[in-house]
Amino acid sequence: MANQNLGFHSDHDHTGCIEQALEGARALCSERNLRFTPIRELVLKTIWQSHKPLGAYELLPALAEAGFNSAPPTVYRALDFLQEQGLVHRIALLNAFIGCPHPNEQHQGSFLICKACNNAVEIDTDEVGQVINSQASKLGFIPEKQSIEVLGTCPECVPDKLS
Amino acid sequence: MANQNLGFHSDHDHTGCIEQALEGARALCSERNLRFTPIRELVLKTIWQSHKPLGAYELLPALAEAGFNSAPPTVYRALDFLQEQGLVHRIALLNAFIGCPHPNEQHQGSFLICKACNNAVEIDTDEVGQVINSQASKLGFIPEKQSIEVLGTCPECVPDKLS
DNA sequence: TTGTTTGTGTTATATTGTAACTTTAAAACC
DNA sequence: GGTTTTAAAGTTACAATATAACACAAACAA
Ligand SMILES: [Zn+2]
Ligand SMILES: [Zn+2]
Ligand SMILES: [Zn+2]
Ligand SMILES: [Zn+2]
Repeated sequence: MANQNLGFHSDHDHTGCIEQALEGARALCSERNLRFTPIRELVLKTIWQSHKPLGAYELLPALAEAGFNSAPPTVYRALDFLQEQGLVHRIALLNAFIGCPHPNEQHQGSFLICKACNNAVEIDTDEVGQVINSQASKLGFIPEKQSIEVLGTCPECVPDKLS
Repeated sequence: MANQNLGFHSDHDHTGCIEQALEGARALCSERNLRFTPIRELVLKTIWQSHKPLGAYELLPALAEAGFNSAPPTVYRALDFLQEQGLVHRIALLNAFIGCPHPNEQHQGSFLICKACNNAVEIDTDEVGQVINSQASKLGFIPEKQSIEVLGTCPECVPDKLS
């Protein structure tokens, strides 16, 4: 489960990247006695292939090509499953889904999202997350799910400055 | 601009609350030489009346009653304006809009959202926001807009525990 | 007052997400 | 193995959210 938190730099063995994610998902489902069905696998694979946040409807063609039913409920069910198992995160600001590089570690998905290239990278916000949660608790609020998303420009898309 | 950050406790003079928000908006627009048109005012007023996150389509009836055109573009235009001026925030997790209690202070809108009563209160996340931003900058990412939203249960909706 | 900008009216449509019911396939049980 | 039960997928229809595009009108600037 190494080499998957590559930030915005896209020069990596992406084929291995995908296969690694799928292998991890297989193991995770097996461990939890869950069915990693062909549709679920195909949806996860398609998400990882793009390596960018993908809208639900962008997943439908892949299902159609593979001969599956490709109506919205099919893909949303698969996405629900994958989200519940922490294999993908939903990015609220984009209405889109992205694969999680470390689904075994308990966490919320926090993202830096580039407006220019539409890439998103997951960042660790455990510390600030805890601060926010304790702040919430002080108000008597019981936090359950946290969403931290930052829109901006990634290093690949920053116009090189003088100097 | 006091007494507006009341957390989840709803026992306050809400009429004054609304009028205060409208008065602030008038002042703000006047200061910035912007037109606080009847439609914009009505949308903001309706949002404050609910005092809960409100979907765009929930604003249409109020426009209709007041004799305005009540097609979606009308309300989305008003919402765009109000958002740009910081008078309302959009809550991505809910696809909903809520009035900002302190539109003059530069900030992002961060929210605690109760799943039970659907209330949302804005919290101050300047400190954690800065931590996140500096973390982003270290990765070469230039942050522009930040979204922090926490789903959970508010104190009014927590079933009283034994003891 | 003439042109320009900004806001609104209007129609149509795009995008995202669910409800509800049927059919199929897998698992559990005997 | 055959039966019951449960979970997943197929299918149809639709709800909810958001935007494109163009016409019109009011406000503003010259
Ligand atoms: Zn993750
Ligand atoms: Zn980029
Ligand atoms: Zn605010
Ligand atoms: Zn509540």
